[in-house]
Amino acid sequence: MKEHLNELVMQALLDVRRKAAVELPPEPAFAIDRTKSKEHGDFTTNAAMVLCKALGMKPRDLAAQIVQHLPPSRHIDKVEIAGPGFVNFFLSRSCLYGTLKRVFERGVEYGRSAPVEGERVTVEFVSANPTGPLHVGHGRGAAFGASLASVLEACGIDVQREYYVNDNGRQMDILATSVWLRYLELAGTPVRFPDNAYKGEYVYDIARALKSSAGDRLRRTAHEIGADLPPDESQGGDKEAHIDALISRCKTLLGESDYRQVFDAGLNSILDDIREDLGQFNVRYDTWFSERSLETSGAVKRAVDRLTRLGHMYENKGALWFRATTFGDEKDRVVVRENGQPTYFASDIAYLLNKFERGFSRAIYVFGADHHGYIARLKAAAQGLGLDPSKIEILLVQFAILFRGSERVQMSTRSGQFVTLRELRNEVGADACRFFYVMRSNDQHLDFDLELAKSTSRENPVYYVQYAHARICKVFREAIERGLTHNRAGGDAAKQRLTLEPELDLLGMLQRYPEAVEKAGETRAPHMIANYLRELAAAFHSYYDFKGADTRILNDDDDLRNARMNLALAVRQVLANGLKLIGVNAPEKM
RNA sequence: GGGUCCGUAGCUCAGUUGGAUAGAGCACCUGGCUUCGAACCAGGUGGCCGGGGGUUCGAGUCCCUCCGGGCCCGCCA
Repeated sequence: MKEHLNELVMQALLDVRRKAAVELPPEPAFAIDRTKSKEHGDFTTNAAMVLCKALGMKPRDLAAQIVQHLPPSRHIDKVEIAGPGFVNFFLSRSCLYGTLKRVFERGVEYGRSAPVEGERVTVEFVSANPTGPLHVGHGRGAAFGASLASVLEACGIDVQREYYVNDNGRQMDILATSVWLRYLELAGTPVRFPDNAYKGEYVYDIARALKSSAGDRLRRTAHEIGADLPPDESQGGDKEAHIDALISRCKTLLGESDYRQVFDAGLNSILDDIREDLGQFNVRYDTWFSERSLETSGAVKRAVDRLTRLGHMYENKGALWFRATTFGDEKDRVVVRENGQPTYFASDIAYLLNKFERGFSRAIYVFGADHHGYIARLKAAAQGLGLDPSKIEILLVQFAILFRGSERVQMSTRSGQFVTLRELRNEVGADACRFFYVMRSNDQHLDFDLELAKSTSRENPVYYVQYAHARICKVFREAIERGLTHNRAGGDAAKQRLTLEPELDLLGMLQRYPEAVEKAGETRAPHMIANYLRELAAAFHSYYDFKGADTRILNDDDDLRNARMNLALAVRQVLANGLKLIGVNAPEKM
């Protein structure tokens, strides 16, 4: 519709230009927008106000000229000039009724756009280190990333959902060491547990599994392990030095193959857990990308070589630096440490390059707000590699703060006192979680009220939307029970019987759905889908309880009933389609 | 100190990339179930869009500045 109106206005402008013999900017930048208020029709354009200066006319005069030259269209009932020079379009009823047909023809596809040629996007989200279970902060990234990916897909974009698995770093070595120490404890050889190691209960679970698969083969004496280690923090030393020494002791004592077994036991166990957790959260990935593979395949070296070749690397104090400041970052960044170990940033660069080598035209990253420092760094890396930085988008998700009623739930990673995503899901349910996480703009802090999310009351927006869907399903069950038939073709033939204001409002809402999806995709704002669904549900509830006239769907008048059942069915379809985008179920009963 | 996100009704937040009279939910007040599910609906109260300056036909939205808050600023991961 927007495109249609755009064309009409364009035609009118060209006509005006010809008649008045005036110049027109090569690409006149006027907008076609939905109106806020019904008094102003359905769509409006600001063309007259934007272009009046260039044409040397008064805005209202130009508006009149545009209206006069507007080609006729069967979709438009009326055109008005209002305010300072808006041209308002009132759509015809038949245009509204046409929406029903489109919804039925497209079904689950309604709201989805045709494939966009040449746009392949990777959306990377969550990518939490596999050193422990996901917590509620990751939950928001998961809900946002998964919803965004679905919305983009609905916009016709070829989307890959990726989880970057940090299976290669020091943190993972700390996990492996933690697992081994717990294993030894279970095997009857308790060894002092470092301050900096992973203390969670889940480490014991992994150690138990390891013990049943490896038996006593990985046992070593406490003396072998503890000999000549630098003191830990609580022993008056440096915790980092202590744990690093312990890691290398662990590697030496176990040998490469056994160390790898312990390491993989931790990695695989936690990764499986994360996979299951996200799966139950209705979040699925196309690719679980191993960081280690970047190193073993030589991708890291190739990326660094490329930066070196292009003259963006230098050596200082034995380390290799990327000259990020050339590209607007606040400081240069170490890529290879003095000890020869590449930093995580080295892998990040390699992964970035890898994404474009795999043929993606755009890379979207979803990060927690605490990682905002990475934006400049990654964009600088992109430029250094010779990539177009505008093809790298980094979207930040602000923190979620849990409330139980008005009480704030305290969390700190340090003390291990964090609420896991699984606990949250178990308490409030996946649907409510997904909806709550995604109903606010990603760059807005989120107050997540557990009591509200759990409540099955009117205050809870999830149930409000789901209830609209269940209500419609109930009407259709009721129809069967009463022996009332639904004839879709009959309803289609009688669609002009839908003349009540709340019915026309609903049709308007249905017509707007594809626009909402498109807007949400363009602005990377899946919360718009949640808002749209609330509005659609509100329009339906309002219709259902309408007091001004008899609006019962299951009417004795066959034509009217069929028409209204069609309308209800279309609403149900769109509710289901929208909920699907944000990963929330559309229940038939509640 | 530098960077970044934010500040809109008592509370939590929308606001269609600069449009017309700033909206919704909760809370509070009033009303609605013998007919499709009241997990619902209808109506009402409630605002210096943090302050100030600028850009223009037009600013909650863009720019500058100040005030207030969250987060970040390692050869950490």
